[in-house]
Amino acid sequence: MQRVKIKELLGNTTAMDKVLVKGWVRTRRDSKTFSFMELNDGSCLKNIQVIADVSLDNYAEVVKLTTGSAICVEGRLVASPGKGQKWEIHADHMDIISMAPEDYPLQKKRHSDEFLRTIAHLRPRTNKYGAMFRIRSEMALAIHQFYREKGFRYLHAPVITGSDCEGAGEMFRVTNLDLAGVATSGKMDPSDDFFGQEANLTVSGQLSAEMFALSLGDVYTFGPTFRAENSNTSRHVAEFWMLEPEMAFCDLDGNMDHGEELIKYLTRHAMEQCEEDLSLFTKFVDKGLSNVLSVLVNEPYERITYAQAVDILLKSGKRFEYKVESGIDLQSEHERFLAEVYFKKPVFLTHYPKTIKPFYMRVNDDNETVAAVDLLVPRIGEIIGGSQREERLDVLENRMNEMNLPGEAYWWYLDSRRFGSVPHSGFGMGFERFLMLITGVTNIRDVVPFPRTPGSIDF
RNA sequence: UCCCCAGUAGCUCAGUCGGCAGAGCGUGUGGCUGUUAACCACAUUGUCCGCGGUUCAAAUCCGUGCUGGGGAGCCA
Repeated sequence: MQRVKIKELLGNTTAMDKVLVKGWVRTRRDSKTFSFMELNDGSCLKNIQVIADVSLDNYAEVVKLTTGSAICVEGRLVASPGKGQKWEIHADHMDIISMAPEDYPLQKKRHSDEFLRTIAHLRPRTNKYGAMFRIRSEMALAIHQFYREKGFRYLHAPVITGSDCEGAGEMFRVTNLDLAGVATSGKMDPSDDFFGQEANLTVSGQLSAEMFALSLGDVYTFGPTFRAENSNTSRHVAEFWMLEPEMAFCDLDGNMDHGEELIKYLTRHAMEQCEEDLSLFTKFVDKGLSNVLSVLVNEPYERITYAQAVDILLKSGKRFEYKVESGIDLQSEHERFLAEVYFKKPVFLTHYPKTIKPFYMRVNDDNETVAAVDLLVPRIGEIIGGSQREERLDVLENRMNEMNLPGEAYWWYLDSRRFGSVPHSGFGMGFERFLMLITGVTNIRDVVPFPRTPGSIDF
């Protein structure tokens, strides 16, 4: 007989004479002549109640089943007379696949997120993390679905890169040199290394994506990204996933339109396809989450310039720990004030001073600002960072000179501006930060299966 | 990396002025019950984070290290 998943059984409209389910016991309660157990197989948040009758030949074993044990149940799906569930299974036969000993760390009670992080290999067996990672899976799929519907192509940008100056922060070095030998000799020659030069893990697929946007039109990359920064916050991990769309013939406004459409699409998808899992978060993680989601989907996002933002902050009358000053990058408290307090919804900030932004962003006519765009959202801060790219070769080369970047290393990048250059735009969206946004989870370590942070790479 | 807070039973935490190590939950045993975070009774569990110091005496005070959390910087 074929195993049926619990998600499917719970959605049944009629009783069934014979079903086969397999899963893990979440909890068990004994009655005089039978035992109730909650069975979960990971297919959905809900458990199915299984009733084992004393007449089962292995009933003596069944009543010893502990939380975490794995069983296989053959029985009848019947309407439940008890409160709290529509269906239950009356077991005709029960195989114990494996018993979990009494030191199984997950108890049938609430555990702290901090404790569950220390058992990251077991936490997906809890309601909250099971729901979290089903949502994560569904959102990854939704990204591909969104882009397929829009005619974008999915680009696999390289994870190992030769560029050591992409400007997005500290990189992880990739090498197969004998480091012990290097240490004793005190000499290290990158030309002896695997690639004949320095290599690092990627901090962004953007430059690759630009090349393909200027070929396939609209593309996106979606994959792991690495930052070796020693940042210990609830919003940073060393390995995370980033979505980076890149669009030819697209200006800054088109870029913002796209970002807004993306977030609305993904959020709506989560509300429709992950309703049950999401309900756990609206109930137990963030009581105001329904409202957050509704704003994300229904409200038009605010669009202001950096100068207007500075103006709002200065006129707010609020005392900030860091002084607001034109020409200086906004601090976390400023970003949060704008999105959380002032607008109470996502807000695009554009036209940043060129002095605080990277070389590839398009210089505006004022020659002071660039066509950058950040999307700030309540609680998280920056969730999208992007720009219209500088497509004019001479302007780009001037900028690189100003910033002391070696043109030779970027010969191929500059080639794209030499041969059929067109206006184009793109951005990066932190996938984990998006998951935090729609679930209300406040620590990024809790939306990553096995998080990597400074000093921590267990599992 | 900087600032702040914490570390006591498997988990969550209390522990007063420095004077015998505690509770709830879990787990085990028994009872009860179409139960559902079941309930009732009894039992069980300690490197009080490590190292050093002060003291007749340290979970408690001091120093230091480690780990975790919150915030900041950097960013997605």
